[in-house]
Amino acid sequence: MAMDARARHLLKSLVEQHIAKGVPVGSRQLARDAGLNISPATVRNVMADLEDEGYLISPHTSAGRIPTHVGYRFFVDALLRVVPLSAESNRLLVHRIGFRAPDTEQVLHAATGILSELTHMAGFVRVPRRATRILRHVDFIALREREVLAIFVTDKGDVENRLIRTEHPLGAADLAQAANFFNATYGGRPLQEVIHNLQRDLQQSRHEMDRVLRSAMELGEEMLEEDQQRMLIEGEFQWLDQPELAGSERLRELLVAVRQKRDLVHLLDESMRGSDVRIFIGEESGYAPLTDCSVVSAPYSVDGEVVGVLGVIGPMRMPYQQIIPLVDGTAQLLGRALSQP
Amino acid sequence: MAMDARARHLLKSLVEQHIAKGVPVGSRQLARDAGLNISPATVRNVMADLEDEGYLISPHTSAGRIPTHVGYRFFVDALLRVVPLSAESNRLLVHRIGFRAPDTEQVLHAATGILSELTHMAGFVRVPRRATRILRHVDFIALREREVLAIFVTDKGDVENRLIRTEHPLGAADLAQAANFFNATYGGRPLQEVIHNLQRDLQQSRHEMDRVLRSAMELGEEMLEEDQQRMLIEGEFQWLDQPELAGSERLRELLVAVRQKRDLVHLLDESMRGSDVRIFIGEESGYAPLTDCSVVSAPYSVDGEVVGVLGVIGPMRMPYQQIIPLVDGTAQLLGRALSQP
DNA sequence: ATTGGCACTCGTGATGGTAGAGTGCCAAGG
DNA sequence: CCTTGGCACTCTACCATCACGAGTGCCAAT
Repeated sequence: MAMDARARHLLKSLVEQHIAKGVPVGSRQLARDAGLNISPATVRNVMADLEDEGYLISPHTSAGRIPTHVGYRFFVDALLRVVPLSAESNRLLVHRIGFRAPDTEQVLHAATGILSELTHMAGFVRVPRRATRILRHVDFIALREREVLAIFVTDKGDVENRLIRTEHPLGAADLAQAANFFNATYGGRPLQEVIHNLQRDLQQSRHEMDRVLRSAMELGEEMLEEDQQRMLIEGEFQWLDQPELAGSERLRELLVAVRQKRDLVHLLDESMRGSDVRIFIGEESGYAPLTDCSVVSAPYSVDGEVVGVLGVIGPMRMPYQQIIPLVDGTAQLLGRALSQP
Repeated sequence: MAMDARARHLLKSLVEQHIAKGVPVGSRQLARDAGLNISPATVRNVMADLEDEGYLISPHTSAGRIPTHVGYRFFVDALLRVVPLSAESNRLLVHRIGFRAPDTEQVLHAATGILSELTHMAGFVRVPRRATRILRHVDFIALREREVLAIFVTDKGDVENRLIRTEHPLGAADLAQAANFFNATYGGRPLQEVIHNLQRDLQQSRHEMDRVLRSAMELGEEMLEEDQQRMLIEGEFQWLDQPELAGSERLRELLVAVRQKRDLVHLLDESMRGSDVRIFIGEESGYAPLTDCSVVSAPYSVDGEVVGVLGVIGPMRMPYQQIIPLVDGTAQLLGRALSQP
């Protein structure tokens, strides 16, 4: 069952050629380009075995063969030798993502864009999760009669706000006092703890000001929940240029699914568990719209803690040798850019 | 030169049939469906005239005819009778956009989505501009050593923030004082005035705190400039289902152009001048990627003032009769939802 | 001015034929 | 037992051809 060295070599060569050319590979060409002194007939025998074992498939009787998702998987796990990031790409990455973050949102955006540009596929960045963030500052601002704007600031500089409607008008002094209380009691505490304690303390209270506090708590909860969903993605239109996707009727489903994000985010959160590049090939993701696609992702860490994941989505036939180091490098740089100087 | 009643009737009928069926309309069918007692030969004569005058064109010698952008323009201006919004659609609109705004961003998003869903085309909403907003509150928060987070709040509840790096550490007291000064001096003034005055006052100053203020001013400027760019758009993928766009090689360009937004935003700002629904048909927009598309847009007003514009982008062949009232109605509802209760 | 007739044009779809690529299998040879 | 050359077979892509249908433009008759 174990593949012998020659079969592996041929499989590697076949996958590489197919990635490069995009067409099925035949025995004659493979025999020529594999570098072994071997006749096409021999190659045919090997290929027939590889097909039986599920690594290859022929689109039709007399085309060459292309890798299945099993073939790609074996290629990626056992045969692939990643090439180091080209100086050119590296320069570009550093230039675009930089080492310093003027603004988190902008850096995330830049990373998404550069991933898409350099790979000619769709790039994505899961926004950093905030579960472990520290509450830095709270403000309550009387906007209009019976409208209060609550603003939360975390230690990482995230700002989130929410409009709260109250039943009775609240004076600026009341609000300032509430904010002071809030900051004194909860400032410097982790967001999760703040919410937990508030939830406990406000259980039965009915005071108007407590209603404001409770709404503020909901804002805090939303800050934690919201980023369950948030993900930047860019360059889906590149798929239109990729024949294996553009031709498929699935393209539309794929675009819709990616917009929805929900399941995708779930898949990516799984891949945040490790600390390495992860690759989902075709149906491996267990997510129907991605059947014809591969996802290459890498988690990124801020201040030593994994907070998000980024990567690219493209057709199964993608140049993994270059994509992997690129995704890896982008994750490193993004993490560094968002970390403490 | 003026078209006689019969020619107008035939043009109207032809455009309607082409919108409904999507294929070129021939003389036989037009003669039958137009309701006039007229032979195909007569219809051919009229059609030939209309073609000479630029209203129609044949894709090839022996297909029927389809409207040119000039034909659509005439149809829209002179022949079209808009149908009132269906009860069903109206109910849906009210339900989704509602009368009250829990959160501006969410309402804008809902409006974009509903436009796209109901029209099966791409929907867009230009975010409300802030030029006339009043500065309500400013905060400076020391985030880390030599990092200050500046937060601006306007009377409409917009919150914008920016990380400012300083050369020297600034104490919380200094920052509080600066914020107090800022709020006392500029609170309640229009954003534009604040920036203008700051720009004047800080011209030559070199104090560290003034540097913070200057950065804050830049944030204010960004608030005004940024929304020059901001626009929500959703449902571009619907274009894939529209044969006249999906087939075209221009689709990719269109998608990229729409992502870029820059020129599109410029076009839309033009259409904010009036207070009515505006329609750009094909090349009328003067924007190459939109050559095959029409844009139906309507400005929306908050508290009696036009602050933005929304609409849909789709192929020239779209059901204007229904699109126009839908876009109009959405604009009304969105304006109401964002206005003072 | 309108109409029927008619020749003409053009796209579409079906048909068939050919070339090229590639396969599977077999028998011969190391 | 593995490898190889040979060979018949299969399938696609491409092209040419053909008939059909839809539709036009023009003209002569009303």
